[in-house]
Amino acid sequence: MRRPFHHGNLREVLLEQAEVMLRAEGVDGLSLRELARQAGVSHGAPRSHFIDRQALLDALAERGFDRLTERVVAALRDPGLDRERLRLVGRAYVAFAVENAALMELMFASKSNGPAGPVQEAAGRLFTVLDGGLADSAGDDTRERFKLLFAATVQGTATLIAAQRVTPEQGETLIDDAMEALLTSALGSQVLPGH
Amino acid sequence: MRRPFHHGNLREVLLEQAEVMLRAEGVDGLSLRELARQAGVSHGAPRSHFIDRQALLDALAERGFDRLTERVVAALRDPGLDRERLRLVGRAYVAFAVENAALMELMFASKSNGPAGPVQEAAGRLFTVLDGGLADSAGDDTRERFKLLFAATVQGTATLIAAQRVTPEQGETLIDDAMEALLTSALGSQVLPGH
DNA sequence: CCTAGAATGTAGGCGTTGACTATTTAATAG
DNA sequence: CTATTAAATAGTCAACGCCTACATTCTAGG
Repeated sequence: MRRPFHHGNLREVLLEQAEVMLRAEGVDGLSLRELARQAGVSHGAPRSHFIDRQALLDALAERGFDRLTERVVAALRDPGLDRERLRLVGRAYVAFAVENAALMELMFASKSNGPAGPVQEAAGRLFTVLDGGLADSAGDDTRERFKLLFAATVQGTATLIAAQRVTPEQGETLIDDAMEALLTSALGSQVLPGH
Repeated sequence: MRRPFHHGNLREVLLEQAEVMLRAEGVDGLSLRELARQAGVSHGAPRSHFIDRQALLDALAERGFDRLTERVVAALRDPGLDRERLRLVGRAYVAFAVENAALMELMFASKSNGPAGPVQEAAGRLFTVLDGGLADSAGDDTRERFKLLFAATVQGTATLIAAQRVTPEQGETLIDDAMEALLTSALGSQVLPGH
C-alpha cells in the first residue's frame, strides 16, 4: 500500500498542524515548508490550498474567530442571571485569549485581509453573537455602545495578560471589576436591568 | 571628502528608518538588509548595533513605550478636573495607538523579551506614570485595580480600532463611554472623588 | 466505460532574508 | 606612536516564500 498521491484532506491537516506550530513557536515560527514537511508532502503542495502564507494565516484567524464564538455561545447558554452571564462571557473570552495568545495576535492583526473578506466576516459573527446575547432591551444606539465597551474591556484585559503586564490571577479580578464597572455605568443600567 | 568608514550614529539612523518602514510596511516588511541599504551601509553593519532582528524590534518597542509615556505625561499636565484629565489621558493613549498601530503590535507582542529586559522596564515606566497620575487617594489595592482597569479599557479600545472593528469616530464615543463607566464604578468613586 | 479537463501534488529554480565568520579600517587610550 | 577596541565590510550558508513546468489522480459528461 503505497502512499496515495493525493493526500485527501491536506488542507485540514495543514490547518491543524499550523495551529500546533503557532502555539509552540509563534507566528514567526510558522513556515509553509516546515508545515509541508510535517504533513509528508512536497514543499509546494500547500500552495494548492493557500495561495500564499497570508492566506494560511487568514484561514487560521477565521477559524480562531469561529472557535471563540463557540466559547462565547456556550457561556451565553448559562441559565444564570444576566449579571452572572456577563461575567461568564467575559471570563470565557479572556480565557480563550490566554490559551491562544498567538492566535489572538493573528485575529486582531490589522493586516488580516482588508475591510471585507472571510476574516472580517468571522469577526462579524462573533460580534453579532455578543450583541444578541448580551442585550435584549434598550435602543440600538445604547446597545451598540454597550457591546463595543464590553468588547474593548475584555479585549484589553486579554492583551494585558498576554503582554505579561497582568498575571492570570490578577486577570480574574480585573475581569470581574470590569464587568462590575460596565454594569454600574449608565449604559449598563439601560441595557441590563436589575442590579 | 570621502564617506567616513564609520557612520557615526548608525544606530540612531537605523532606528528612525525602521520606524518609517514599520509605519509604511508593517512588521513583516521590516528587513535588516533593506534597512542597511537605505542607510548606505553594508548588509552586515546593523549587526554591530543589534545582535539580531528581534533586538531591533525590542529597541523599537522600548522607544514606543517611551513616546507613549511622553504623550500620557503631557495629557496629565492638563489643568482641568480629575474627571476631565482622565478623559484626556484615555484619548491620548488611543490616539497614539491609532497613529502607531504597527508599533503598538510590537509593544504588546508577547514575545518581546522575557519577564525582564528593557522593553518590560519601559512598559513599567508607562504604568508607573499612569499610576501616579490617575490616583492620589484610595488604598493601594483599589488604586492598582483601577489602574489596570483603565489600562485594559484604553488598550482594548485601541485594538478594536486597529482591527477595524470600530471606526476612529466610534472610538471617540467609545473612549468617552469607557471613562464614564470607569468613574461611575465603585473603584472609580473610591479613587477619583467628586463626580 | 472512457476520456477530457480540473484538482491536487511534485520537482526544481529564483531572489531575498537572517545569521555567522574572517577581515579590514577607524577611533582611542596608554 | 602604538596597542587595543569598536565599527563596518565582504563573503558564505541555510531557509524561506513564491513561481513555473510537469506528473498524477480525481471527476463528469458523453
